[in-house]
Amino acid sequence: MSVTPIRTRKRLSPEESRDAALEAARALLVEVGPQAVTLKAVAARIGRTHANLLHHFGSAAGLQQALIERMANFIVTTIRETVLRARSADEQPGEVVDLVFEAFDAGGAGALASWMMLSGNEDALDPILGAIHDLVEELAEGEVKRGHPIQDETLQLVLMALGDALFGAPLARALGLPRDRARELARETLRAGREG
Amino acid sequence: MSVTPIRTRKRLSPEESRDAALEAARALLVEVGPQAVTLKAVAARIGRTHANLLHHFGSAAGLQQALIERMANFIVTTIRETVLRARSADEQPGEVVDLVFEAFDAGGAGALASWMMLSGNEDALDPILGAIHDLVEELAEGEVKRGHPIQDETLQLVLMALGDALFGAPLARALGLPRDRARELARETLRAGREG
DNA sequence: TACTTTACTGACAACGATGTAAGTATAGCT
DNA sequence: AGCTATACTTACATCGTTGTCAGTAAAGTA
Repeated sequence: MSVTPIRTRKRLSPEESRDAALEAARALLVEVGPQAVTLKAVAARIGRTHANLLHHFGSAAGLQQALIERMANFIVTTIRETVLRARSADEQPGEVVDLVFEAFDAGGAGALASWMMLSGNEDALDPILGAIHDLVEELAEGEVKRGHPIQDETLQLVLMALGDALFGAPLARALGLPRDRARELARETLRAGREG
Repeated sequence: MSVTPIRTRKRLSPEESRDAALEAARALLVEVGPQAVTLKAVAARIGRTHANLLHHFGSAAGLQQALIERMANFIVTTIRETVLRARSADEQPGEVVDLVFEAFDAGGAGALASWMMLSGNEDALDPILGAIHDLVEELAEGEVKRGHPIQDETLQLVLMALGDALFGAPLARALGLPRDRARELARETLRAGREG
């Protein structure tokens, strides 16, 4: 039995280390909140010191920037893939609705986006917005005229998905509605917009 | 000419002082962001010291709590009044949509709500949610069956209004849509839901 | 094995935010 | 006028976060 060369590994590769740190930061953001994402807390979560994070990211702002890029990349590619797939298969819009809702909900992308807006660095949203713009342009090309243009659908869908990611749970509870009611309504709205 | 008794006023009444502080805090929250709402910054904005705010609010958390109550009260009463007025006058839902959107947008109520959610003290939302619940219950009483129940309408409307308050501007820009497009779509959706 | 590189740590400094305590001064009241 | 209550301030103490720096040790390489 050959012992794996990596056994009592204490020294990770820069990529591994950065990746672990970003995942810990994301989890903290979602579970506790923005103010919990400190160098110390993130470092503790991966069993390192805060000085180590400064070594890898340069500064606290660097860590935040990297986190933003990581999550923006995730959300954009995920949505893009599914939208294109659903379109080529000529499926119902239902799947797209689910996907967008989940993209903002799971992983805390909605929370991150809100955090960025509230922090005043709206510029950080640019990659996401740019990607949405490009995707929509691409989709608008071969668009069959039916109801609202795709820009309208996108606007409505993204706003509802973001709102739902942030306030969906407590609001639905307060109104006595099931948790996924907003999703169903979004599906209906999209469908109605295409028929009408 | 009688000199007004209050001329070189240096000492305000507790209500005046608290009110000025809360208004400054609200403005800071909207203009800069949550992390800008510090005792020092708020105090500077009204020409006082941070110790003075501690005198009036007890603690930083006390100030935050007072701010939440103030804004919750504002948003709830404003919406309530307009909804009831619109209902009694049997108007189109357009005005209600405008009102809800503005209630969350102007004054930064959307920003505050997000801040609370992200900060993990969701309980602070309870008064708002409770008020919405009560209002909706009240409206559902004499409801004429037409399309979706009022709970559905409320859910959809509030989510869109919140999303719009936070991300409406940059998202509309990215999609090449006018700023108030989301509002128009919300109006349409509400109308369609009642006809269908 | 010796050498170089660099992931990682501990100690310390700097700064900002919250909070305390003691004192000052302004308004209302008698 | 003097008296009392309290809005308000200055000074200080504390704590958490970010950041620097010198040193340690683990990996690859000769």
